[in-house]
Amino acid sequence: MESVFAIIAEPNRRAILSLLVSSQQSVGEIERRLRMPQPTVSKHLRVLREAGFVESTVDAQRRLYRLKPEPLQEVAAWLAPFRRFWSAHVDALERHLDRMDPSSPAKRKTRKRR
Amino acid sequence: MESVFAIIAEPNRRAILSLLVSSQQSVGEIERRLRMPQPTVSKHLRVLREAGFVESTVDAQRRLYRLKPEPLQEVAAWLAPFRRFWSAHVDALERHLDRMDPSSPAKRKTRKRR
DNA sequence: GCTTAATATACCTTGACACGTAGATACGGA
DNA sequence: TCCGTATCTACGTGTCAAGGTATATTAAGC
Repeated sequence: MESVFAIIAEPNRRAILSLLVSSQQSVGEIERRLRMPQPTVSKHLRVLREAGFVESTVDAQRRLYRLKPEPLQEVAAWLAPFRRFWSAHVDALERHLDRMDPSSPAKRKTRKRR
Repeated sequence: MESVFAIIAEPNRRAILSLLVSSQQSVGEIERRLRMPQPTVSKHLRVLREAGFVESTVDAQRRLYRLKPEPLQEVAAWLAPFRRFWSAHVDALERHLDRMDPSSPAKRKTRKRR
């Protein structure tokens, strides 16, 4: 399990990360919210912890897990050169994202230039 | 091979994408630059093409592959909420990135505020 | 048309990893 | 001390994808 990319390739792990972005959670809370068997949660948390995505503190019998920024920063760093590339394709991009997320606010004809 | 994350989990595929970010390349050029067996290149290109990361045009016997922005945009979109999270951790981040890339320019004491 | 170059595909093997089940460990309360 | 809760780990199993080797396809040039 070398790279950060392999880590976030797993859908359940991405779900856990997305859940933790709002605030720290105990294993049981993650288990309930994501409807995932407890051993599955623990195993994924272990992977995430060893890769530096999360850290935990002990609270009685529970462990509270929270995000650490560095590994995802690494992903963002890898992505950076491509951002420059696709700034030439902004329109195609926005159409794509609008399709993904219909709650987009901007009206096409009056949107900001870049 | 469902998600875009699984696609970019493969190191050779990331290498191909990074190579294509500068300009389009033929299969043979990719093969030589990345020192990768030709069937390996073709197979990864196929995966990338079917996932929409690249497209190809025919040039005589060669095929020229170039990047398409949408799938990586999707990765960037997933990453966005975390950016907000770690903006509270900017300093830790910069230390981390400096460790990754020693060619960083800014001097610690005089760097810009955010 | 035949040969060579460029690329794609088929088949096989191997290794990694995700899951489920079961059991182990640790902590707190009656 | 005994029990229940919370979490972790071990083991066995199945799946899937990456790599290697060989072969197929397609186009060019003579």
